[in-house]
Amino acid sequence: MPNTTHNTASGNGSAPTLLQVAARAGVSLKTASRAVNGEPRVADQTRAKVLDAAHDLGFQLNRAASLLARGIVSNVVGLITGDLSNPFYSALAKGVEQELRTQDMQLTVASSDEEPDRERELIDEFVTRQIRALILVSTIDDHRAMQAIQDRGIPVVFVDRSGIGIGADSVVLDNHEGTRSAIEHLIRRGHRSIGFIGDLSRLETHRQRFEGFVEAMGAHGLDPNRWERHGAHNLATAREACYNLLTQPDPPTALFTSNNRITVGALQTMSELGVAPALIGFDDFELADVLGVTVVAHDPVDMGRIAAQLAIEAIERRRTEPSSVVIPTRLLIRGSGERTAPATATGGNTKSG
Amino acid sequence: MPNTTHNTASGNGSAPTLLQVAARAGVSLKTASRAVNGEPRVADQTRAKVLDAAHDLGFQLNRAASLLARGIVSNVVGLITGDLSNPFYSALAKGVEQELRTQDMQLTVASSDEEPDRERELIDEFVTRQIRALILVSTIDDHRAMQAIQDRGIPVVFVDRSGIGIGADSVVLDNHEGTRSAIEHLIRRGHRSIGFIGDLSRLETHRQRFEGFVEAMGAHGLDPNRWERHGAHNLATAREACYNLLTQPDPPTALFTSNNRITVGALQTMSELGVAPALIGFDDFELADVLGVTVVAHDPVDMGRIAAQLAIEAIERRRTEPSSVVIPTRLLIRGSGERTAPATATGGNTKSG
DNA sequence: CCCGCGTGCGACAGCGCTGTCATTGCTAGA
DNA sequence: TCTAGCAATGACAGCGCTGTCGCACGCGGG
Repeated sequence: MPNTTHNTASGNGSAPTLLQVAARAGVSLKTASRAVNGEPRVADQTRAKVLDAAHDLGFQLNRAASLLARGIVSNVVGLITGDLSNPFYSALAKGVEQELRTQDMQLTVASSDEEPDRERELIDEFVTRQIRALILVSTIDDHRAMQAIQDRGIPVVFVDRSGIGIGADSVVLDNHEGTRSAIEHLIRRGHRSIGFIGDLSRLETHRQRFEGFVEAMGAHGLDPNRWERHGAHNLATAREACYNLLTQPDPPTALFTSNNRITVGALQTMSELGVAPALIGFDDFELADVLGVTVVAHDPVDMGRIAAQLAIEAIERRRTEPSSVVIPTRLLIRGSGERTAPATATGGNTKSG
Repeated sequence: MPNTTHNTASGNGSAPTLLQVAARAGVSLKTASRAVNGEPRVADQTRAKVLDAAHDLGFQLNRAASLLARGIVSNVVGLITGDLSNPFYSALAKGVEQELRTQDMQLTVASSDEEPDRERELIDEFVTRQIRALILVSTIDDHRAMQAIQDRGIPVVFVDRSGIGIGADSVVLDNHEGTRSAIEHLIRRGHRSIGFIGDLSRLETHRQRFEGFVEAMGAHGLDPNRWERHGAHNLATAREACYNLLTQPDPPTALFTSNNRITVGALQTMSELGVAPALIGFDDFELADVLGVTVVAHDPVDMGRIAAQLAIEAIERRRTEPSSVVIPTRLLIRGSGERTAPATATGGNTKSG
C-alpha cells in the first residue's frame, strides 16, 4: 500500500524535480510534464502513475522554470504605494488583489515611503523580477524615463496621481471638484475664514485639491491664502500645522483637511485644544461616522479594482490608447461640516479687505 | 555621441537579453554576465562597453533565469493574512516588508479572507512560485499537512496564531494575560456585569482572550457566560452582537471587545444607541486617543518585523529548533475603561446568585 | 492487404542565465 | 631566456521546464 503522505523526499531540503517524478513513474520527462500540466494525449493510466509519483515525492512545479521555458515572463503584477499601513493604500491593495485574483494573476507589493529614489529602486527591482504590469501610486514628478518600461511591454497604470510626461493609463479622483464642492458647502454655512491643510505641494492630488479650494474661495471673494498650510505629510506635521492654525490670534472658523491622515491629525489636535471648528476632510475613514466627521468620500477598494482591470486589459493588448479614468467623489454629511460660523466671524476675510 | 535614452529596443515589446547586450558590446555572453553582475576579472574598459550597451538596450537582468541558473530558488518571502485592508494586517505587512528590505529580500502578499480553503490554495500557489519562506496568519486549524512544506526547506512562521500540530516558528501575543488584566481593570472599577464580544471560536487568539476573560471573572466569583457573544467576525456581525447585548433588559455595565474591528463596531453601536458602558478593546487603533478608548495595546509592525527575522534566520539555517516568541501587551488608559459602574448594578452577577 | 490517420509517447533543443574549466597573452622571478 | 602565475576572456554544459517533431502502434476503409 503506497504511502499517502509526501514523505519520500522528507528532510532532503531541496524540491524534487519533474525528472525525478518521471523516473519514479517510469516515463519520460515530457510525458510527466504533460500529465502534470493536464495536457491531452496522455493515457489515463499513465497520467495516474505520474500523478501518484508526483504526490509521493511532494512535487510542485517550478513556476519560474516553466515560465522561462514557455517564454512567458510571469503572471505577477507589481503594486507600489506610499505606505502599506495607510488605510487608503491598503484598501487600494485589497481592490487590486481582488481583481487580479479573478484573472489568476498574482500581486506583489512594496512601499516607497513616498520617497522618489526608493520608488525608482523598487521599480527596477520589479522589472528585473519580470513583473507583468506595474501599478503605481507615484511620488516621482517626472515619468518620462518610465516610457522605457512600457516599451518593453510592461504596462504601467498610475493610481491616485497620474503619470507626468508619459502616455499611460491612470485612475484618479476628481480632486478639484470634490474639494470645490466641500468648500462651497462650508461657505453656504456662513464660513468666510476657512483653513486649508494640505500635503506636500509636490503631489499632484494635493495641488488639484488646493486649486479646488482656491476656486471656491475666489468665487465668493474670499482670500484663499490666509489660512493655508502645506507639507503636512504625516501625523506629526499635520498636527503641527493644525495646532499652528488654530492657536493663532484669529483662527479660521472652518477647516478643510486634504487627506485622511491630516484629518486624523486635525481631530487629535482639535480634541487636545478643546475647540471645534467646522471640519471637512478629504477621504473617508473608519470611525468617521462615530466621530461625525463630514468627508469627501470615495471608494479606494474600487479604485484598486479599476486599476487592476486597466492593467489586465493592457497586458492582453485589448487596448492601444492609454485610458484615463476619473472617479467622482461625494460629500458625506455627518455633522462636522455643518457647524455654522459664529456670527462675529462673518465677513472677516474678503479679498479686498 | 551615444544616445543616452534606452530607445534602441523601443517598441519591440520584448525584453532584450544578455546575449543581445554581449553582441552589441562585442564580447561573449559570459563576459557580459560578469560585467552586469559586478564580478571581478573584467577589464574596466570592457565593463564600461558592456554597461553602455546594456543601458542603450534598456537591459534588465532576468532574475528568474538568473536564479534558476544558480540553483537558487528565489528571494521572495510570502505573507498570507486574513484581509489586507484590516489595519492590523497591513501594519503587520509593513513590519515584514521593512525587515525583509534590510536583507534584500522581497515580499509578496495575499489575503485568505480568513477562509481555510482559500488559504490552502494560496499556500500551494506560493510554493509553486518557489518562495523562500512563508509567513502565515493562519485560519486553518490543523497544520500537520504543512510539515511537507518545511521538509522541502521552506520555513514557515506563524504570526498571531500559532501552528497546530506542527513544529514551526511562531510570534504571538500574550492574549490571555492581556485580556485578564483588562478585565481585572474593569472589575476594580466596580463592574460586575461585563460583556465579552469575541471573534470566531475557531480562532486560537480568540480562545485565549476568552480564557483570560473567564479566568478574571472566575477569580472574582463572577459569571463569565452571561454576556458572552462569539462569532463577531466583521463589522456587521460585531455591531449586531453589540446591539443585542446592549438592548437586552439587563445590559452589562462594561464591555470587552476582543479585536479592533469589534471595538469599532461596538463604538458605532454605542454611538447609535446613545449609551456609554465602560469599554476596553483588544488592539490599539487609529483615533482611539481622540475617542478616549482604553485598549490592550501592542505593536503589529513590530510583530511583523520579528516574524520576518525568524524567517530569515530559518532561511539561513542559523537555528534548528523552532522558536516561539510571545509579545507582551500593555493596557493603554484613555478613559473608556475607567468609567465606573453605576452603584445599582453592583453585585448583580455573582456566580452563586 | 495496404495506406492513412489518430493516439501515446519520447528525443532534443532551447528559454536566459551562471558555474566550471580552458585558453590566451602578459609580466615577474629564476 | 624560460616558466610560473595571473588577469582577462570565452566555450560549454546545465538549472527545470516546455515546444516541436518524429516514431511506433493500432484501427478502419478502399
